[in-house]
Amino acid sequence: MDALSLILHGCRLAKDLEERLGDLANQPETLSRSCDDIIHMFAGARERLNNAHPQDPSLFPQQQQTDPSLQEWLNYGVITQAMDVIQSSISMQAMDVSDSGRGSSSSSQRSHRSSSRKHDEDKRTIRLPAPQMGNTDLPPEDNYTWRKYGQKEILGSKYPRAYYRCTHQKMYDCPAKKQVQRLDNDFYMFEVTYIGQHTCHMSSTAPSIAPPPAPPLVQDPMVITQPMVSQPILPPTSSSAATLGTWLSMEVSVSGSSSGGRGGGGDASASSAAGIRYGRDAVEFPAVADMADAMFNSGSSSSNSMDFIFPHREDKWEAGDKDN
DNA sequence: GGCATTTGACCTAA
DNA sequence: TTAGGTCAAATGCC
Repeated sequence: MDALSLILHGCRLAKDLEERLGDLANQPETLSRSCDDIIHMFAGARERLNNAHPQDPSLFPQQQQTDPSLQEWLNYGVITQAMDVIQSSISMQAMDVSDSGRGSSSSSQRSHRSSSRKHDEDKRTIRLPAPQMGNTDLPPEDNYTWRKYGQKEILGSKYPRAYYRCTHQKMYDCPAKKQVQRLDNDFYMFEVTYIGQHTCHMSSTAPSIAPPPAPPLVQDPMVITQPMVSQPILPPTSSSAATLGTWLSMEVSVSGSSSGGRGGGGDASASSAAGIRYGRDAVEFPAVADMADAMFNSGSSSSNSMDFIFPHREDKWEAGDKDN
């Protein structure tokens, strides 16, 4: 069985478990067995993935047939996030990453308006959980300072899309922009689209300590399996599949941080230091945490590729770049 | 006063 | 023609 099949099988088992969670609440042995099965699936998948070349097309077939309900669940889960990152990476590899001069958001040139709708725009879309504490209406921190310049109701979307550009756009002619929109079916998730690259930290007059790069082009399909950020275990408060998917994605970080906090990054100290926690209720949920731990805490010595989502914040504070 | 946000109007790619 | 993206005046906050 290939890695993807194992992952999908594991997802099915997890979904089954989710649906029966209420019934099995008083059956720890059964719960434990189910978790073991799921762990076994993901562990097997991880083993195969670790031994495979990242660009092995067999890992992620273009059209994997799955049942609709599972697919729907996956749409909001870690697998899809991984796919998003991978696809984004692939599409970016196909284009000239250098965007200097292109799509410059020079506000004085009206003829360039809406240029971001062009297909060749340097775009990367990721999904990020809303801050659990503080103002959950704010998009997640990403180490850059943004100025909101617009908000728009989007057809077919429940929530408006907010438009941000780099605070230093004028000062450093930085073309970076981002769009933030809540997911229709998950109020606690943002879809963040980054457009253009930051040039503000490259300017000779820019702050000497540059913030980490914007969510970069991820080359490693395993990126999603790396720890993201430390934070409390965040189980879903509802039984919706989408929520579980979201929560599972958050579990990545939990397991990562709890596994000895080895470096690499991911340390989420940043968010924690900033007094921000992502996700929802901080309730213990050990069984699935174990599962996620088995899924993502491989003990891999690779560096934390998820820094792009929750990068180190030390730089930021040191640079004193936070002016929001 | 300076800066950020809001919001209606405008522009333009699809 | 429509919907997404941006502008810019008004407003609010520090």
